Amino acid sequence: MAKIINVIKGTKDILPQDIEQWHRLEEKALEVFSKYGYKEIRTPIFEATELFARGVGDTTDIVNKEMYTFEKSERSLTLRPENTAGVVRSYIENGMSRLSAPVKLWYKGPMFRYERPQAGRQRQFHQVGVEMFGIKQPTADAEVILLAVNYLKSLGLNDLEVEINSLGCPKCREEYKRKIKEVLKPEFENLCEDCQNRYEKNPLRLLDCKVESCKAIFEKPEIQKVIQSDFICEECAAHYKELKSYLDKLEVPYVENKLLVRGLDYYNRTVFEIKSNNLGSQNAVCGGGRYDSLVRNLGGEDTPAVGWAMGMERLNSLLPEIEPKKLKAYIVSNYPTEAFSLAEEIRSFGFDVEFDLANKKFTKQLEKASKVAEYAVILGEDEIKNNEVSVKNLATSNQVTIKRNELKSHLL
RNA sequence: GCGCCUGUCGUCAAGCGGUUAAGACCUCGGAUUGUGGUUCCGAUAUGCAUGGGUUCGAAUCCCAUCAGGCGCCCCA
Repeated sequence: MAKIINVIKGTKDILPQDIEQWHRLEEKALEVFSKYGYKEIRTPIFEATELFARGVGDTTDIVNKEMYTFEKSERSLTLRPENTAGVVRSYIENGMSRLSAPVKLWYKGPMFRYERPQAGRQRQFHQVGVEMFGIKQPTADAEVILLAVNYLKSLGLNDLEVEINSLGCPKCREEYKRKIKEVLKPEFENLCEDCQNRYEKNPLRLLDCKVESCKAIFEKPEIQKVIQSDFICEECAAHYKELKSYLDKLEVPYVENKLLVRGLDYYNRTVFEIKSNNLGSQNAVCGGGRYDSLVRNLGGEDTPAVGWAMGMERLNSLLPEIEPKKLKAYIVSNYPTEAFSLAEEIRSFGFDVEFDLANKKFTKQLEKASKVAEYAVILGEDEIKNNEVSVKNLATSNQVTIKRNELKSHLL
């Protein structure tokens, strides 16, 4: 036998027995997002590398070490590691800024990141997400969070924790970074290697370091004072406060987490995550926030925006297994020609039906029927002669013989 | 990219240096030539992720590679 070829590390087949879960995620997305006026958009799976370098940010891990990049015709192309940059590119390119704001878009599809696979983390994974353009008021942030929570509820996931934070605007954030660096300066030598790197590159990400010695440093009162201080400017604070008031009135439960810092460079003001305790260490199902400068950075007009993405594999692992759907009927017959036309007739009624293409023995066919179908429709010599069928309810064992033209109403 | 753990049939597994490589489920066939889901019989790994090594002898010990899991990093 020839050598078998395996799936690539970090990728997975989505098998027929799991597909109904995926359909459910996708159907609910369409249903729930439509209620809020979101339209689906599908952007290409690969884009110019520069889009992600400029969009996601070249200090991020995603861009620095996790992208699948390749050359073709002297162009550098990259498999999308996330979809916000692509959607923004499309928004600009297709002149959507001329549409009446807000422009509300949603997407689903595969993303690619070169990371070490583990539970809840694959190299090809799927996200479903929304992006809203053109509204700077915190009503947009609130709607987007509400939408996320309601989507999760529609899937039966009620007990997830929403965490929110405000990163401020570029101006107040710079000030905050400066203060953090200042207060940590005497401790610089005691920080772990990663934190020493982050000190220059992205001081905000120092804060949720998991290394015990760093944690201990951050516990010091003078450092806590800076971390806990409300560094954000008045405008940003008002924006954040208004968002919280909407969430309160909408009875969306949330907790504030001052250490919540999304790893993508484009976020400002509102950031949020939705977490589960049942996912192991990769515990975030949803992450998002506001990105008011991204559209401009990618060459569009100054346009405020908010959005989020959810990991569909992670959602699936939280959902209960779905029983596989049974066929409406399975035809039991040793007359293939007759079975073919009967099957077509039942399909024309709108029902799922199969029969035994291998024409096995009657008992085998009935056994198969009992496993896969609600009804066995028996078509033997007598039935054919009399233009009848016998219909057996496989759950109750009740069987009746009826005229062919009564079959549709009987199955209904 | 780093650290630790794991890898036996389609699936779940026993075996821990000498066995004919248990067992269960699934699948297929038969008991049962038009009445299933129960039951009973039978079939299915010259093979133990892959490649080397140690040994008289390896699924069992060692090394490498590949894959999976957990943690770190980061993120959905």
